[in-house]
Formats: sequence, structure tokens, C-alpha cells
Amino acid sequence: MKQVTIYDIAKEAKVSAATVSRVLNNTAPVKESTRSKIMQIIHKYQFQPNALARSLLKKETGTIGVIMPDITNPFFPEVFSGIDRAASEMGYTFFLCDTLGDTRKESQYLHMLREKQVDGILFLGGRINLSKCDPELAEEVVETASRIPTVLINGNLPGTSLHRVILNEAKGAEMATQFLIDAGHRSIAFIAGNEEMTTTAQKVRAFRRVMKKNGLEAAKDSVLYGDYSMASGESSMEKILARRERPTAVFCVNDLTAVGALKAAMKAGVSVPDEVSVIGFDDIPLASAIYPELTTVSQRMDLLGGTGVQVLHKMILKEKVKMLTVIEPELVVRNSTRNLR
Amino acid sequence: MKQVTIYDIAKEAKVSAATVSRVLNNTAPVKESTRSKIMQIIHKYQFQPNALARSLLKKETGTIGVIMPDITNPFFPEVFSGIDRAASEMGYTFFLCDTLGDTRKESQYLHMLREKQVDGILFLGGRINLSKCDPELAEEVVETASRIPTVLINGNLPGTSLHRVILNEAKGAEMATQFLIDAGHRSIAFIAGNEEMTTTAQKVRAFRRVMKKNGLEAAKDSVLYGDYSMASGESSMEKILARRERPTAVFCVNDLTAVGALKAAMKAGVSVPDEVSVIGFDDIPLASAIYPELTTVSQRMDLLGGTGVQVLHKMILKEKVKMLTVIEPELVVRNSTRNLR
DNA sequence: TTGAAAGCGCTAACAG
DNA sequence: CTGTTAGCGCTTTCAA
Repeated sequence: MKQVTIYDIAKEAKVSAATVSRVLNNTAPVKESTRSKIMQIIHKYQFQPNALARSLLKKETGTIGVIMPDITNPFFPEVFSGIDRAASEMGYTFFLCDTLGDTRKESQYLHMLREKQVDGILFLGGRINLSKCDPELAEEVVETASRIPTVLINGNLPGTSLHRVILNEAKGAEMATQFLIDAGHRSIAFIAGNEEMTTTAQKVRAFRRVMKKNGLEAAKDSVLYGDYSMASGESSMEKILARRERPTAVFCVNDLTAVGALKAAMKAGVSVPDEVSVIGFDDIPLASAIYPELTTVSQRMDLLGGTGVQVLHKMILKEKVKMLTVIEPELVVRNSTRNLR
Repeated sequence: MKQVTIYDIAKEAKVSAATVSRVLNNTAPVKESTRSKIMQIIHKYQFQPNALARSLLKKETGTIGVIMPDITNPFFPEVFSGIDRAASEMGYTFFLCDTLGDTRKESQYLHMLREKQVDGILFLGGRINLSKCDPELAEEVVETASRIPTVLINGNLPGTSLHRVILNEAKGAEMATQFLIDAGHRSIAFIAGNEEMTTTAQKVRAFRRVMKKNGLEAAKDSVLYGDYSMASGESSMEKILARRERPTAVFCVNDLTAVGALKAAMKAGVSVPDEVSVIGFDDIPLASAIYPELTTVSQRMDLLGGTGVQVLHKMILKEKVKMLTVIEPELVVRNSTRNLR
């Protein structure tokens, strides 16, 4: 079936293509009788203008590229949902680019998004969470950002200056640690993620700092590294429970890990929170859906995503925006932690 | 910064745009010396061709639209992941269209995807899961599908004939029910989803059929309706536990609901599986990450998504494909169910 | 092996 | 209020 174009409509209505375009876009007054005739024909053919042609001309596509490492990790759908909610009103649609944590795919997507002329890019995870990011990879992002408005969500590329929207993770980790200490815990373990990632490094530093500040010792083996997954939380918790000296509380780098830790505890017949307190990070929906409900630090993922879009939108409009927007975490106390006093 | 075009490259290389296009696409032999000169200039400007212009001409965008009701429900990211894995090798990228279960948004996205000239559409959830779908809504999909290859995943539009890839849900529900009965359960409740949706209706029918076949009674109140969420599973389970005559097993329409049910049981101090068995449906990652690990029916979501893409891809290539592809469910026995014999 | 020219479908001046 | 004209950036004959 041949695609019907604005010319076909114009011919049948005995007007010029320009006039059809005018009624399509309401971009200039058109006599009511012509308008309705045109409308009728448009309807008859179920005509829809070709967005490619329009975008080619207008140099805007109404499309945003979202790069993320793993849509299967509940954190990202939540952020995406916030992005979507904020941006669909503005008329944007999204290329969802799942990199599976593969740096090469990140590069590919960066290129692809440029070719497809997206209006903006939202970058989450991957290289922007590496403590030591290869300068070439960083340069790639900078290069892209110099042509397409780009905002990094919850990440950074040291040595560059890109627009960012981040959650104050250090603060969140401080809050969690202090909360545990205030509840009387003196021996606390931290189930972390990947050591090379800032999402872990920042929290570990904050954790150690707060412990020290409270005159507590964070033994070397108090921090266990993993990969942010439920499986990793489970195995780390097993190790912890196997020790002769168990901590009374465990702080997890994210909720997924915490859920895994909870499972390990239950499996071992160790009661949470009676025998060990567990606190997570993120506040994904799952956190409040399990038993015991998880005490956690909210990343306010929808706000994170929504704010990212707002910043990006302003950049697209060439309005002024702060380079850095930081969102404050919130402690959400539920039932997986116990007050020892 | 003005966008650099193929002409700028051509001019600087002192060749025609056609030649540049040839080296870009390897579409005709080019003298090695010219080729390398052009390449060098392309590199210098970090030139990337404008995909809009190319797509306008070639009438293909390498883009697939994926319409789904809720990216926040773990089922969908899993399917998407399967789609992505299968399709990114083929060079497709995705518009992710989250409808939030809003029929109007579905319509909007259908239109938008057409305007953006996607090569194909994958439709999940929403109107294609309604037992009684408004003919106009169905017609909209048919109309779209007549112009753009479209496949429905896990759904149907009665009275139309569209390409579909579905999981045999009735079979899955039969397997789950029979499994419970074989384990000696005689009183079984079913926590369902929305009564108007086929994902619920099919399972309810299968559940009743198998009960009857085994000479068991499925009392009217044995089926509780809800909305597929963890919260709905929790509240339904609370109702069930409040009865003087408790069933010994509960079959849940999906894993999310089952997780909610588990929570309610734990909260009430009712042991799963000792006092009540719980079986889910889907096998999302969460199912095996909680304690007790959930017995469930696998929807093989990655296969579902991957197969959907394969079918779609063939349609795009105008190859022959079966209208209907059905995937068989698998029972995954874990620890949330108990054998009574 | 290369260039000229036409055109994908649309919009934006500029006239009238 | 409406038509004409000229592209947007690219690919593809057709000739040379």
C-alpha cells in the first residue's frame, strides 16, 4: 500500500500542499470550508503526516534517548516511570537503550541516538558511576553532550562539567548509619556493591565516617562487596551469619541486596529484626511489599527521573539551568530494624 | 553549532556527496585513496549521517515501538529484556511506550508510532487483554496493523486476525491447579486479577475446570478478584485467612500477587508452606529471591519477548509467519507449596 | 570509479 | 486566505 502524502490530500482537495500543512499544524488561518473539506479527506484516508520529513526540516524530533544499564533492575523502571510521567506531557517519546552494563553498547547507543537526532539524552548508570572512568569513554560523552543536550542522572564524569541530577547518596548513607547507631547498634556490617562504582564507594566512605564519628570501629571485614543483586545480598548475608561474632545490624547498598539478605536470614532461622536489623537503600516498591517491611533510604526515583527531564527540557529550550541539581534522600523507617535501647 | 552534512564532507574532500554516501554505506566501490581521504575528514568532524534523511528516503527506520501498560511491573521489563536481546542484534532500537493502563494513551501511542514511521509494533497488555474490547479500539489496532507490521504479545482481539505470540495461560493454570490437587489439597482459593481481563478469566476458567474434573468443589468465594499488585495479593490473603474455613492452598494469578499473599501470611503468623501453600504465576526474578522461594508457573518472559521480535522481524521482511505462536508454560516447583500426602 | 540530478514528505518564507 | 518555491540531508539512478 502506497503511503498517502500531503500531496495526495492536496490534490484531492484541489488545494496546495501548503494549505494542507496549514490545517494540519494550525499554523495560519484557513477558510472554514477548505479546512473542513481537507479534514474530511484526511479522515477518509486516515492520513497521518510523516514525522521524519517534518523533523528533518524542523530539526527537532520530540524524542529523548534514555540510556540505562538494566531495565530488569526495579530501580530503573521506577526512574523511567518518573521520566515518562514528566515528559509525556511535554510530548516527548523515548528511545530506551538498555546497555546490560556493557560499555561498548553505551558507545553504540550514544552514536545511534545522535544519528537519530534525539532532542536530548538522559544517561544513567554504567560509565558515569565508575570511580575511575577511562578518559576516552568520558570524552565520548562530553563530545555527544556538546552537540545534544545531555544530563547525567545519579552519576558523574570527573574532570568534565556536564549537567547532572543526583541524589545525595553520601547523605543517605550517613542517615542510615546514624539511624542504626542511634538505635543502639554498635556492630554494623555493610553489604556493598561493586567496589569500583561510586554508588558503592560513596556509601562506604560515609558509612566509615559516621562509624568513626560515633567512636565505633568499622572493622575491615565489616564491608562486603557484591553486585547489587538479590543473589549477592543473600550470599553476603550467609557469610555474615556464619561468623562467630555477628553484627546486630546490616546496612545494604540497595533494596535488592537487602531483600536477598532478608532471605538468607530467614532461611537460617535468624529473625529480622529481632536478632539482626536490616536496612536498605532506594525504596523500590518491593521494599514495602515483603515481610518484614524494609526500613530503607528513599532515592525518590520518580523525582530523580522527573527532575532529570525538567533539566533536560530547559536545556533543549536553551533556557538557563543549574549544572547540578541535588535531591535529598529520605529515611523510611519500617519493620526490618529494631531499637536496641 | 551548525550540523555538518555529507556535503560539507564532500566539499572538503573535493568529491561529490554521492561518493561520500558510497563510502559511508559501502554501497559501491570507491578508489582507496579517495575513500581514505573521506574517512579522514569524517573522523575530523566526527561526522555522523542524519538518520532521518536516510529513513525518509529508504522508508525504514530500524525502530520498533513497544506498547505496554506498566514498566513498573517486573513482568514487563523481563519481556522487554527478551525483546531487546533478540532485536538489538538485528539492529533495531525501541520506542518504549508506557500507557499506564490508559486506553487513550494506547491510541495516542499507536498514532505517534505511525507518524514516526516505526518498522513494527509490539503490543502488550491493555485492550488486547480485555474480555470485551470496544470494537472501535480493536479497529484502531487492526487499522494500524494493516499499515505497520504488528504483533500482539500475550493478548488477542476477538473478531480480528492479527499476528500473535502467546503463552498458553489456560494450560499453565491447569498445571498449577492439578499440581496442588496432586499434592493432596482439596480446598484451594484463587487470588485473581481484574475480572474483565483475559489473563484472569482464562485462568479462572481453567482453575474451575480442573477442580471439577477432580471432583472438587470450587465454591463461589474461592475466587477473589484484585488488580495484580502486591497490595491486592496482601489484602486478598488477609480476607482468606480471616475465614473460619481456610483453604490449604492459594493459587495466585501472578507472582506479584503471590508475594503480597506471602506477606499477609507471615504477618498473620501463618506459616507458608506448612499451614498454607502458595503458588504463583510468571516466574519473575523476585519469585526465587524471597523466602520461602515461590513455586510458580513460568511464563518464560524472555522467550515470549524474543519470539515476538522474531515474528515481527519476519513480517517486516515480508516473509511468511504463522499467525499464532504459542509458548508452553513450565511448572517451577520451589518451597512455597507443601505435599499433604 | 565518480558526478549530476532527482526526489523522499514536509514546512516556511514570500508573494499575491 | 492560498499558491509557489525552495530546501531539510541523504541515496539512487543514469551517464560519463
